[in-house]
Amino acid sequence: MSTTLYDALADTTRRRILDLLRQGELPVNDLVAALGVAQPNVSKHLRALTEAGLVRARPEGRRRVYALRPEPLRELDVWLAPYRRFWAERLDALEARLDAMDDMKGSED
Amino acid sequence: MSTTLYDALADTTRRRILDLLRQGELPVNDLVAALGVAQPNVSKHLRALTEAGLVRARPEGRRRVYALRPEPLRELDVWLAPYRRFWAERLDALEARLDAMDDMKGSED
DNA sequence: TGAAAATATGCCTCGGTCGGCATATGTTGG
DNA sequence: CCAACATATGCCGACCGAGGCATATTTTCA
Repeated sequence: MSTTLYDALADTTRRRILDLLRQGELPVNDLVAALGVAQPNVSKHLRALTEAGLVRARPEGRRRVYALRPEPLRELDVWLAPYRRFWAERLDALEARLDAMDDMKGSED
Repeated sequence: MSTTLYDALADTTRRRILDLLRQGELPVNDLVAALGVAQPNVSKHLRALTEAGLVRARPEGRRRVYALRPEPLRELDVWLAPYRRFWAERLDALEARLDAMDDMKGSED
């Protein structure tokens, strides 16, 4: 019980669901159609996402409309933040080398 | 075989390893000591991280010194990017409310 | 009220993963 | 070459997660 943020994001289908919900709220059936995944499985993934706090369901008639709840992703952003400078450094080095190659000019390809 | 980025990050111990390697390269034994995890398991996690491209091993005498390879994390950053505006919006709303409360003033805590 | 629509839940199986443990592999120094 | 150190790998048992499938639950509407 209680799926964590990282576990929730480990599954491709769940990430696809989040990507879809970024465009706006969607009822389960629309997600089923868009994903090409069996409805029960979609519901299960939605449960995991709900437990992780990444989506929220709003009953609308006989359907349940799911919406994105991006707040938990801030935790991921916070975790990721210290790493950003690392690949920035590397990119700088790469660009420097590319610039150097550019200076020397030569054959392309 | 072939652990993917998201799978690699789903495990807490592996994220801790990355966090440790952010401070600099470390041989396996130091990781074992810092993590309080059995050596064979650390080696297995290092394998998964290697497959995901998140670390690299450099033999040094009879040890293997592991270093961070942040490049694959850019994929995560790219995935995360479109979500950033969402919680930014929400934060704006929250700040607005907090400002409003601030205006009204009141008891603290 | 009763049928159908929309969704959730329960059960089963399977493949994968984690930890514990023993052991293989490789490296160094004597 | 041998002993020790450092690390990797293999095997095991337990468990968790995912998909397939049937079914329960809730809601609507005629």
